[in-house]
This record gives sequence, C-alpha cells and structure tokens, in this order.
Amino acid sequence: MSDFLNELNQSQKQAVQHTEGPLMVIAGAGSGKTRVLTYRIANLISKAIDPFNILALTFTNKAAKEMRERINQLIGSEAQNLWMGTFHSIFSKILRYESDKLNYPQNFTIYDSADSKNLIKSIVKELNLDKDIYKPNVILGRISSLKNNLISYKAYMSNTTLQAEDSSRKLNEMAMVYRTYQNRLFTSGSMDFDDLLFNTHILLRDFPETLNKYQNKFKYILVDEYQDTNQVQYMIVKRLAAMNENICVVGDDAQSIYAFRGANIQNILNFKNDYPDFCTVKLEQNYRSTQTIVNAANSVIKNNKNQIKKTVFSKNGVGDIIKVCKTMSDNEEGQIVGQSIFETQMNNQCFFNEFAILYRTNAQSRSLEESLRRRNIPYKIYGGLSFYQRKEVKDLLAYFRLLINPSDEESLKRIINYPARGIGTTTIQKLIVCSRTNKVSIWECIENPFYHPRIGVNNGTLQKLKAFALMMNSFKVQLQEDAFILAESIAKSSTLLKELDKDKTPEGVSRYENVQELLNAIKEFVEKNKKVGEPYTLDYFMQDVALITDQDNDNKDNFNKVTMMTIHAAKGLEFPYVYIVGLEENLFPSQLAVHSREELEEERRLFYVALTRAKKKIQLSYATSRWRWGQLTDCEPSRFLQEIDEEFLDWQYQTKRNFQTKTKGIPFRDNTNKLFVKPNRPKTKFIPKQVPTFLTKANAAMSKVGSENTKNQQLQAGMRVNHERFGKGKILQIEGLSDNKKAIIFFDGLGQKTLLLKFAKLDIIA
DNA sequence: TAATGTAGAGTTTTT
DNA sequence: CTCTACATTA
Repeated sequence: MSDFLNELNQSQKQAVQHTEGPLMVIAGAGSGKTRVLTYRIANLISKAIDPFNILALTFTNKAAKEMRERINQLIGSEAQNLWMGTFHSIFSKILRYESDKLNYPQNFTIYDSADSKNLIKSIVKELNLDKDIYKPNVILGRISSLKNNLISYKAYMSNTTLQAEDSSRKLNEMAMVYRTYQNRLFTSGSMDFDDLLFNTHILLRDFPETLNKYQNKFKYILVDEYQDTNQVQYMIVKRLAAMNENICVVGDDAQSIYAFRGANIQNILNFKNDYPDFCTVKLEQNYRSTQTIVNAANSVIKNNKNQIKKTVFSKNGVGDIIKVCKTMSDNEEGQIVGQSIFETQMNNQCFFNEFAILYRTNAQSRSLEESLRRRNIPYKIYGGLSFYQRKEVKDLLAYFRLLINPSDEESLKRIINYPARGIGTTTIQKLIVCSRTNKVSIWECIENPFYHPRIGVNNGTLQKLKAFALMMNSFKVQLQEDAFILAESIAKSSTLLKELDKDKTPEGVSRYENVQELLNAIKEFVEKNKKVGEPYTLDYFMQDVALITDQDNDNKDNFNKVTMMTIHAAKGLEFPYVYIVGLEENLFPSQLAVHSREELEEERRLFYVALTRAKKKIQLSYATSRWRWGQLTDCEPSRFLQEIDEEFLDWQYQTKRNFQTKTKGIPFRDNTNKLFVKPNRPKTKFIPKQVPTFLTKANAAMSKVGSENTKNQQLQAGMRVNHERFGKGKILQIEGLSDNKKAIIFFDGLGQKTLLLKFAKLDIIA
C-alpha cells in the first residue's frame, strides 16, 4: 500500500488518506479522479476496513466496472465484496431485499423509459385526453422531475403551485395521469427508473430500523460524479451518511452537464453547508492535456459565474494551437474533418482509435460519416439504440418478464399477439375491461377459467387465449431450471425465432442475430454463475437487465476506429485528437438553451467537457449553412468560439472579418484585439455546389504542403531515407498517383509503414 | 389482421 | 431528411 501512495501527487495523497469525516474532492478534468477513488478504497481496505462496509456509487455501469477492476489490481479479490455500482443497481438490490415493506413483490419488474412511455400512452388514451397535448415524452419528463424532487402524486395533488404550472401548459389532468401511472406501475409490480430512487428514499425515510441497518452497514460512502446527483439521490446519500459522516464525494462542478435531467449542481456547491466539518481537496493538475488545451478550456469556463474556484493547470508541453475551420456547409465540414484525420493519421502513423469527433446532436453524425466512409476511414458511432432497447430483444425479454411477474401488463400487451396468434386489439380491449372491472391482472383473466365468461369473447378467441396461457404455463414450470435452456425453449416455442427467420432482408437477419446474441448472453451468464456458485435461473438474470446498457462492449470490433459520439457520451473519456464540430449558434449552444443564464452555462460546461477530452490536439469547426430537417439554414459561428483566448486559436481558411455573431452590430474583439463593428452579412441563399463538395480551401492547404515536399517526387523504390520520427529505412515500393502517392518503407527496427508522400518529411540518405 | 400510405415531429439522456 | 405512429385499404 505504502508503495502505491508514492504514485500520487500531494493533493491526491491527501484525498486518499483523509478517511474519516466528510470530504469533498473537486477533481478538475483529467486530474486523476478515478485514480484517487480507487486508491482511496484500496487504502480503506488495507486499513482493515471490511469491504462489506464500503458503499461506492457511480452513475454508469462502466465506471463501476472500471473501478472494480482497478481496485482488484491493487488489492486482489477482496474487492469483490464491495458494494459498488450505479445508484440504480445498488438501490434496486436494496429494494428487492426490502420489497415487502413497500408491498412490492421481490421480483418486481423494472420499466425502462420505453416501457414507461408506452404505459403513459395507454393511460392518456384510456382517460380520453388529447394525445397532442399529453405527449408521452412531456408527461414522462414531468413525472420524472416530480419524482426526482420527491413529490409523490399525493403531494402533487395538494400543491396548487405545481398544478398551476401544468395548467398553464394545458395539462389540467396531470394529477390524474400521474396518479394513474403510479397505480398502474404498482399493480403491475413494476418500478420505473425514478421509482428505484424514489422508493429507496421512502424506505429509508419511513422505516427507521431499516435506515439504521444500512447506516451501520455502509460506514464509508463514496459518490462519484457528485455534480450530477439529483435531489432524491442527494437525499438518500445524506440519510445514509448521517450516522458516520464518512462520506467522500468526488466531482467537478465545471463538468455538470445533466441538469436537464434533474441533476442539481447545488448539491456539490452546497456540500460545505451540509457538512460543516468538511474538508475539501482540489485536484488541479491535469495530466491529460497540453497546456494549450487546458488554458483554452479555462478561458472558456471562466465565463461562468456559478462555480467553485480552482486553477486547473498542465505541466505537459505547450502543444499545438487549436485550429478553427470555417466551412460552407455541413458536408464540407465533414470533408475537412475526414481530410484532417486522414492527414494526421498518415503523418503520425497513429491509430484511428486515437481520434474522436464530438458533436452536440446525434443528427450531425451523418455528413461526418459519409466523409469518413469515402476515405475508407474506419469509424464507430456511439449512441444509437442500445442492444437491450431493440424491438426484437425487448420482445423476447417481455416473455421472460411476464413469466417472472405475471402482473406486468406492458409485457403482456407486447407479446400476447406477437408472433401473431389471432388475438387482436378488440380482444385486448375486452381483456383490459375485464381486468379493470374485476380488479385483477390481465394475466389472471386469461389464466383463470373463472373469468373466461366475463371477458366476453367468442369460443374461437377463447381457445386462442387458452393456448397462450397453456404455453406460458409450460414455461413457468421450468423457471427454476437453467436460464439458458428455458430462454432458448421460449424463443423457439413462442415461434419468435421462426418469425424473425422469415425476414431475409439485412435488417431482418440482424434482428435474428440480435436474439441469438441475447441467448448467448444468457448462456454466458449461466456458465459464469455456475462457476462461482451463484444462482443461474432466469429470474436472477432478469433482475437488473433493464439497468444494463451496452456502453461497455467496446473491446471486440471497435479496435482502431475513429470514435463518433455526442459530447454527453464522451464525458469521462479521452482521445489524443479531438474534433469538435458544429460550433454554431442555435446548435451549440443549443437553440433551446440560450434563453436563460443557467442553461447557457450548462452549454458552456458542455463545451468545456468537449475541449478537455483532448490530449494532444483539437480542431474546431463550424459551417455557415447546414441542412436541418430537410432545409438549408444559415448559421452563425458559436459565441463559444469568441470565448477562447485568441492566443490559443488559429483561424484557418478564413478571413478574420468573416467572423460574426447573430446579434447584429454588437462590437467585439477581432484577432487584432481592436474593437470593430461587424458588417451585417447579407442573407445569401445557398448556391448549390458545382464541384464535388471537396474543399477548395482545404485543397489549397494541401497543395501548399505538397509543394513543400516536391523533393519527395524524386523518391524511388530501393532508396534509403531518413524520417524525423521513424529514423532510417528503405523504400520498398512507391504506389498511387500525384496527391495520393505513397511510399511503403521498411524502417530499421520498426518494420513496415506506409506514408503519404505529400506529407512525409523524408530525406534521402546518400 | 396485415400491408401500405401519410402525417407529424425531430437536444443532450449515464439509469 | 428520416423515423415513427397512426389511419386507411385489401
């Protein structure tokens, strides 16, 4: 232990060694936050603190997994006994254990957002409300934010202020919807994501002996990304920590980017008020990025008023200046990025996985994708539908869910007629009516012959319902057996696999493969659990399947690919070369965020996060016009570009005077530091491109580099050359024409590399 | 009940 | 533009 303390700097060491009492660690970007957390836990355990008494909460499975692995490396298998995981997974574990206190079944189902939306949709329909006003997204967002702020539907119903807020948006029946939603979840034996937090809070609030039990259990509490906690998470942590106050929160207010989801930045800003005996450690040395990057990011974030003072610095080299590129269109922007990645990769012979393209919205990936594909640059886009959200996967999971929890209505509705077995909407409506009037679940109506006459369907339909019940019951008897055998048998006898196999389109084949993939995952689960002596039944597998996201399977086929993702998704990651695109007003900052200071500051923090992902080099870009919803719209450069200190920027491919913001006639500094009033740019309609989107200016830049390297034209196979990075080598072959001319060179001691001649700085050795 | 057409909406989203 | 959700048709 004492050995690895030496691997820490002064403040890191302080954070690790301060084990008793409240501690707040303000961890600047790239300052070794994870290292502090893991060493801290290792330190606690090495001081003979039982791992069972340590609770470590993260926001993502990935973070939890990574930390566990790193602690494992430090102290070995003891780490297995830590309570470490996401808020949701730890709390669902507690809730399953204590479920009877809240009158929930131990096997409660967890509804993901799609399930919740479907439920809301059907409620809105049943209550005869206008679906254009009661939009599922809006309603769920509202209910979610109410729950995050610990407002139950009962509390809501007696709160006129909140109701007035909704009434002003024409949502007069919000209380009814909220109540129905909660009741329906409850009778379905289900909890949505927010309930996992909300109900944990109820449990700890209303059952003092339970609270006491967990307070005694969790003597040491760590919370990662504390700036992202919402109200209910904050309250739970506060309660749990109240007895021992051995609480360590780690976070960076400058990286709070989830306020729109209920994260409350005040939680971290107010830590000092909650724990007067607190101690603060600031981690200010950035080990990730060059000085240019760190200083540029600092110059941006200092525009925010609401923050904890800190001075992040880097002792790495000064590094390269940040390029800013202006382009005519989103396509051109794609070209410029693709071109630059290609050049950089060729020049430095680095891997493609050292590059990331970050954008504000997922819709921006298209033009970038096209450009990379054209250049045969391998890439991976993050942020589509996650595996467990895909329809075919959810379908099979719905069978499992219904099996484990027959009250789960959403699952039943999903599969009762898929694959088609002649049970149409009319029948389902009748079933719903029957279930409501008799106050039993739909499943009960189908399964229990007592209710059959009350459903009111003809005999043919009744036979179909009976067949369905018979099938489900045949699965039920296998529930205590091997999860994989049961899962496979369900996939086959439900004819779901057969149904998917019919579709021979590429999408269809992929759907079939996804189901197979799910079965594989279950097989893996069974084998792993058999090995370690854990249960391997299907209900055990299903316990937190809704909490799994597939962010963490990036080992297999994602090697050596350019990463494309939203900035939100990039939080916590780092890349040597980062491209931040779409730096335009109304896009970044987002159009919806420019109206309030809070929202604008969040966008700025988002930009800060984006900048601080980079280790070596950043290129920023914006387009003067962009396709949006099938329409070409004019764009203005983002105000954030002005906020970076000029000394860190290289305004490429544009005259300085071209730069202007949306607000007309407002003076601002140009590169010469003089104030000037921008001329209003005439609103020109976009002129369709004649020439392929290839950038005239990028071409100009290329030929400039090319002309510097004309001597490379003399190179021939067999010559010996010297390269500034790779040293001496022999040219094996020259291939390609003009700009694409490449040399395959065997460098002494390094092996074979392919270099693009127009960039490669080669000297011929006599 | 399934297939096809049309209308409408479209930030970010760790769980 | 592109995806999805619902309505109309066979």
